[in-house]
Amino acid sequence: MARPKSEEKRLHLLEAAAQAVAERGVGAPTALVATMAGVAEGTLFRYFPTKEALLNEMYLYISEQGWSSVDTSFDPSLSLIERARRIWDAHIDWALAHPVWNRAVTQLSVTDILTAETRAAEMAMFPDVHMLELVQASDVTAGHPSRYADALFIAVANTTIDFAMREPGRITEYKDSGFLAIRRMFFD
Amino acid sequence: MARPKSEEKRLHLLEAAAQAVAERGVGAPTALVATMAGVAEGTLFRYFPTKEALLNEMYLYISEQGWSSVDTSFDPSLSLIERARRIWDAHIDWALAHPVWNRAVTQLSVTDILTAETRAAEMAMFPDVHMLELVQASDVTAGHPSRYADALFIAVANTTIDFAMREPGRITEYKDSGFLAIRRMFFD
Amino acid sequence: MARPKSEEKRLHLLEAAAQAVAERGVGAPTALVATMAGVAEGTLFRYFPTKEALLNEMYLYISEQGWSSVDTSFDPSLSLIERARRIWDAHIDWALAHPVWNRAVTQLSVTDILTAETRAAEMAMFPDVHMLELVQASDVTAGHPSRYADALFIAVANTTIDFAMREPGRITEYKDSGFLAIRRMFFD
Amino acid sequence: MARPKSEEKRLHLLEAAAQAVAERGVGAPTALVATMAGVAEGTLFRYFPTKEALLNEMYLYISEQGWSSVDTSFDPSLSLIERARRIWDAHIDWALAHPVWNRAVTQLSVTDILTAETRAAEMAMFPDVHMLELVQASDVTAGHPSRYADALFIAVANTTIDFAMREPGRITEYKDSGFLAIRRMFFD
DNA sequence: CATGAATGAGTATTCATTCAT
DNA sequence: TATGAATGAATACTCATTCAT
Repeated sequence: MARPKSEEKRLHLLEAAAQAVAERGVGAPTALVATMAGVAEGTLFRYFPTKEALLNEMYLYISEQGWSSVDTSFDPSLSLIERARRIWDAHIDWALAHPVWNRAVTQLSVTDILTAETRAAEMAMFPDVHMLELVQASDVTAGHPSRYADALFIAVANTTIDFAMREPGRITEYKDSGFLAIRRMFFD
Repeated sequence: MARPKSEEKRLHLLEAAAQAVAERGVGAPTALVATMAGVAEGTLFRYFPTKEALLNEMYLYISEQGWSSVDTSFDPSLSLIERARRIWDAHIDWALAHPVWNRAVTQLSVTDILTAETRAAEMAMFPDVHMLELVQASDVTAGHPSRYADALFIAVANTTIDFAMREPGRITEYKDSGFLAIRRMFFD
Repeated sequence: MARPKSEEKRLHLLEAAAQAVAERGVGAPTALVATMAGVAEGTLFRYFPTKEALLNEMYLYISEQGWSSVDTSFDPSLSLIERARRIWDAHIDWALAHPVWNRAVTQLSVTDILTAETRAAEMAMFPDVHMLELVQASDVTAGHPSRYADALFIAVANTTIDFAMREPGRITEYKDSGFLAIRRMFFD
Repeated sequence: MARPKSEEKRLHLLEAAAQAVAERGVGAPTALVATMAGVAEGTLFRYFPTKEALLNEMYLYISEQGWSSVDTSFDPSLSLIERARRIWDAHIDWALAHPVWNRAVTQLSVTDILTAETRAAEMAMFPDVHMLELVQASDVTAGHPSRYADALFIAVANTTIDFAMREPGRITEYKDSGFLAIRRMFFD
């Protein structure tokens, strides 16, 4: 069966793509991605049929990484608000620990490169962390699709991350303030 | 830089750039922009030295348009919360009325194309609508730069716009819910 | 060159090459040929050192197939003109029955891929069917190399095949008319 | 109106394309064509949208050149057979004088690159030289489309050209013999 | 011996920018 | 001043061939 296709190279390509997009936007050359991944230009296209496919898979890969850190902090015995805080902390912490990935995801998400399938797959990836169940009583999101609550949560989180990254000495303050905003919106 | 002759052409180019970026992302060709503006390829570069300059100016132009509609609705005799609501409504309405411009701005803002000068100029453009004065008492934004309040406001607004655009029949509901979120965050 | 193991695979590769060239021209990828032959990409190069070698051998293989059907219909007891007609029929029938091979040969023959050796080998392949002996008395080909008569025969045949393929309902008419042309040229 | 697009460059590109295809087949790089034409790589694509378009136009251009030399020798006062001979001579002479163009046309015509429009345009290009009128009485082509007569004529001519090119000292003999074949086929 | 992963030179096409008209 | 022809570096993707398994 000759050499098997290396899962390691696949991951290197995915991570190189994230790095490249973070640094140069979605216009980052595939040649740069390949170089960063330590493989030949042509090799990239044996792992991903097109650049678009690469970027979609990269997006999913990163989302997976990000939300898996949230999942592990999930604990059903906690109160709703405590669970929301856990999710909040995990998300912010992860983003701050991986600024490059955060940036890559931000760049991609405003583009038309992401397919409907990718966006759907992302949603399906973390069913348990949907805000909906946490905030079902909130009149802010009453009557709206559950994704609206998620999106508000993420929007506030991303804004908070943005500011925290620029003032690393005040991360805690931003995290607290941001969550206070969430709490007021949904739980008070 | 001697002013080029036709201010009209300049505006056409700016608007064409917005349209082009909205449709094709920041990679939209300058030739396309020129065509959309009804001028020749080379003419674009008599008005803007580079593509980056064009996009920066376009960003500012659109922001100006957007916030000018807010300015006109500014009325110092109203209560803080009523003024916030006016700003909210004006912003959402403008964005929904100009989806193309909204999209162009969104695309650009995640890019490195926007210079620090542009971002600063944008801030300076609407000093009177800063949320800060409205929410100075809020413990959510206490101790943070005034831009944090602005950014949270805009983040919630953009999320709301996003959903409202996809469900045009429920625009009013989204506007109300979104503002409820703002009100809770900052005023309750 | 040690003979590779499977003669069957070799033939599969040859036929796959013909199919591929017929469908995609001489630029058809070796990977496609391999896939069509049911072997791995690399395997092709264990049977043929280069793509050019493969195409040359393929050309010869097909010519061989084609002319072998003529040989079998060769009957020395017939008159010259009857023998010519047999050859004509066999050639046309074979081409119409194998349009793919016919097309592959046509594509290859205008290319520089075919070596002088290949062209010589093709000639040597069917000494007995040379037109020359049939038409030695013809003043059309008098004084010219025997290949000229062959080439005229084949040119008229290929033209006839071309038209017959496009009008399958009138194959008989084209065969008759084409041979009438041959007969007039050489025998009348 | 700036510089007008140079008709001269267009012709250089067309002729360079013919040369390149003659030398390297239809796979000849567009970069080579541009270099041979003395223009930059990008310039080629301002004159022709794609390589395919270039090759189609080149085919038509060459056909036009070739048949125009035939047209000029057209003289209605001559007998049918004399007119056929004129056409024959003009065609053979032109091909021998322009071996490169002849080769380019041969390469292209077996390919799928030529569109139906191109083939139709070629036909329309020389209505007056159709063999049909010359040979309407011939029982070889009776009942067949007029293109069959043309095709037979061209097939015999090309074969003759082929041999004449390889034996330049015997051009006259080949021309005479070839036309004898034509005459027998159609006129005797 | 067969496989298919890896390679990197090669390909058509795009595009920001310049400059002759 | 406006035009659009000209440019050539850059880009995504292909493919014949090699070689580790």
